Amino acid sequence: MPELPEVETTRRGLLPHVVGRRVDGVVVRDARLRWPVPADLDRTLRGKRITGLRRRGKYLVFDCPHGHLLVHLGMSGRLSLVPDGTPARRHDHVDVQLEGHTTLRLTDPRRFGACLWLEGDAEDHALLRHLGLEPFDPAFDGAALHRLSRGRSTAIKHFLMDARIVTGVGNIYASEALFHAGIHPSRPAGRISRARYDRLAEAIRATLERALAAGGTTLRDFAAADGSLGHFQSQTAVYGREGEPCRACRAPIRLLRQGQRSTYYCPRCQR
DNA sequence: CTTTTGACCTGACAGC
DNA sequence: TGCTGTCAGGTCAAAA
Repeated sequence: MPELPEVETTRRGLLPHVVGRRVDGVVVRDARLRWPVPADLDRTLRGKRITGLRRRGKYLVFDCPHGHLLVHLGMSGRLSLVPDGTPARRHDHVDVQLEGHTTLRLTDPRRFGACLWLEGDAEDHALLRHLGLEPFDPAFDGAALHRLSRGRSTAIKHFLMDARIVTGVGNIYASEALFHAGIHPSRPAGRISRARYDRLAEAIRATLERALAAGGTTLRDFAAADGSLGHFQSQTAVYGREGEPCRACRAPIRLLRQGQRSTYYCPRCQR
């Protein structure tokens, strides 16, 4: 499900309701996520106050004294705020009960997501340490992409989805950004010029910004913390538009399989 | 080191 | 009404 715009939309929705609040308790109904949810999470979090909520790539980091609650939404995860006592449905795996009769609820049908406690400094943890550039960080630009891609034969689409290079760009926004930059998704990353990377870096930022303004993309189950749906899916240039005319040149949009993932592109606009 | 492949898991949908 | 196959916002580990 969630790429940067969906995770950031979730963060913004939660922010005013969780930061400064104390945790009254944690209920783990199913610990079998990507990694087991710690059995002692209730003991760890109970009584602690959430002092901040940050995003690093597609991870949400709930800052607490002495550590951090790390949440990843995987493919189908979602966080919502519900009144205490709201009956749990089939895939509601973790509840964090907050002071003020509100429960932060993690729902994740496919269970590819994660909910972990990180002791100490979050950035030092193995899951965050090797993450690449944040698209909205000033350090993320064409020069950086150009430098990191030298000698790489991997397709640019795959390169963009590598979190060790740049974080937050997943299957939808990689296709979209490449369209806006006019780059063919199969082109080897190492054989793209500095000038074209300048354009690509800008296209990535612009695409993510527009998706953010739309509240993200709701393909099937994404919703913000308050339940509202994203609507970027109605304004994609190429994603999900196989056979439909390119919005720029009217050529039919094509579908390509790269690895196990679908890539959409315009055969005329992207070279 | 890079690249490729398979694995994890459930639900929705198409086709027979 | 099944059943089977394919696909879906991710990313890690192992093999080549």
